[in-house]
Amino acid sequence: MTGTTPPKIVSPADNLSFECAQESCGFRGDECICRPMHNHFDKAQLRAARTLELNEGDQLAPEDFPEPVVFAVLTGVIAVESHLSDGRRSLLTLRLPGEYLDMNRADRHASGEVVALAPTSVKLLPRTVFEELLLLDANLRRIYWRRATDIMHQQFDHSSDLGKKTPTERMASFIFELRNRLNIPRFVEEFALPISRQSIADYLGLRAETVSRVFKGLEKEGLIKLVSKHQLAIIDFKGLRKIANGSRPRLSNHR
Amino acid sequence: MTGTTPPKIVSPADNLSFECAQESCGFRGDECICRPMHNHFDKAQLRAARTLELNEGDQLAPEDFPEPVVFAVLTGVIAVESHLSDGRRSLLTLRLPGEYLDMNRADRHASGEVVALAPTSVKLLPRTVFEELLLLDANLRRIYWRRATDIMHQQFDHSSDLGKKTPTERMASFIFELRNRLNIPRFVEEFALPISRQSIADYLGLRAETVSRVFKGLEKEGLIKLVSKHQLAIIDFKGLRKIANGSRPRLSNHR
DNA sequence: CGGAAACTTGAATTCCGTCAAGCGAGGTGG
DNA sequence: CCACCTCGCTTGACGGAATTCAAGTTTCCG
Repeated sequence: MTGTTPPKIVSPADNLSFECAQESCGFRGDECICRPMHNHFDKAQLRAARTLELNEGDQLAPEDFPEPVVFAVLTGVIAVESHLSDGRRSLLTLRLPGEYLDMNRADRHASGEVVALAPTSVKLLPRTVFEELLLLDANLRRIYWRRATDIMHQQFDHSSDLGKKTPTERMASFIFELRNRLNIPRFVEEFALPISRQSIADYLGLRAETVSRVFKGLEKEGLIKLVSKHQLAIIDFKGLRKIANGSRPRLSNHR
Repeated sequence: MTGTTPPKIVSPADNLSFECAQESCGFRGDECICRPMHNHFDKAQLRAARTLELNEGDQLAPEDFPEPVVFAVLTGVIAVESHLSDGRRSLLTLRLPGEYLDMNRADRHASGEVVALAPTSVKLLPRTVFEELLLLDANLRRIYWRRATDIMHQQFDHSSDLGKKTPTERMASFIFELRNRLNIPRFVEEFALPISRQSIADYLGLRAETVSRVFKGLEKEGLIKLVSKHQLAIIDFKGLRKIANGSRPRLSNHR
């Protein structure tokens, strides 16, 4: 745990606070697992679900989840972080509110630590409970198997960004990715950037300076507007979309 | 289908060729699903599993699998391929013999086509059958859920490669990735590169020329030896491993 | 108000991508 | 069998774009 304060563990009250009323599981709508949990499990198991409040920069140490867990993000942002031997940092994947992260091997620091990129609250659910629940409920199973492949495709897209896109293209791509995953309504063009420039850079394989410059460049072209440092408005959706799809190669000619 | 010849569909014989004898499902050892298939399903379902023979460059069109399928690679290599609007090619993920690829949304060309990078034979299994099998067999379920997260971690590692590693580091990393996934025994230092330079480049986010140069460079340093164009020997495991973990940054000073 | 951290801006450097040419193995047909 | 072609790979030279390094500037806290 590296943050300034240890994460505050909020245990559910005994009266089954895990019940669905406030969507306390972290999942919304069809994906909510509170009701099926309530139907299938006893109090002890329900109580196994904890809430963690994290500050920006807090890392989740293996001690925080000795058994494999599923994280469900309520608010904020978490990421899987890895460091090369000389200190270079990468953010391998992000999870925004309403999304979940399955880290069944975090204890073995297989390929990264879980870290909060902003003030965040997450639900922790023992993986065994999550799996058992999926076995019991065919509908949930369908929904979560579908989500698992969505996550994989998201990861594919990210690889495509990192592999063959220019910094400008990556940033454009990232802006749309954020917008979609934050569920910003179609007609709203302004939204908040929930993470720092440095984190954006580490997620996109760039330097913070480059992120800054690209933002500035996109703004100068009238594609976006930086309302404030962490408030972004998309001005020209079409133009930005084009760039995101690869209309800004390094040099016009290639193969 | 873009290859020279259409893929040859090899239907299993009626006498349940899907039975486990030859590990005909494509999965080995514990992962073999032939026996549980045989126990749980009737002939019609077993027959739903097809084998496809692909030439290098063959793409699997949606017509080839109208329903979601799971590919199991018997021999060769397949990849998920995507193209940016101006033609840049990326290989988002690779699958080597004994591995499987779950493309339940290929019909929607969500994020790429499946393509063979070498002469390949794959088993196709309807996803519904695969899922049903996992529901019926707790042991298999455990094995495959574990594999799914392994695949995700593999993708994470790959993102780390693409995001913050130099070309030399990526190549070193890739050499080990291949070696591991091909199950090359610990004491064997020589093995075959199953894909072309161009494919390596597209997988690692580099140019074919760079791949060539890095190979040459690593060879000059005595870390590897290119026995032939597609036969590689690792000379200095330790040194190469160090590079893979990030000991060769762009410039010594950073941050 | 003060200090630190995050972000921006500027200038220099370098490394990889680009372009172009050369090489070599494999296949084909005469 | 050899000339020829093709395609994948290698090698070289060069330039530009992103990183690096360094110095501001702003923002956000306490």
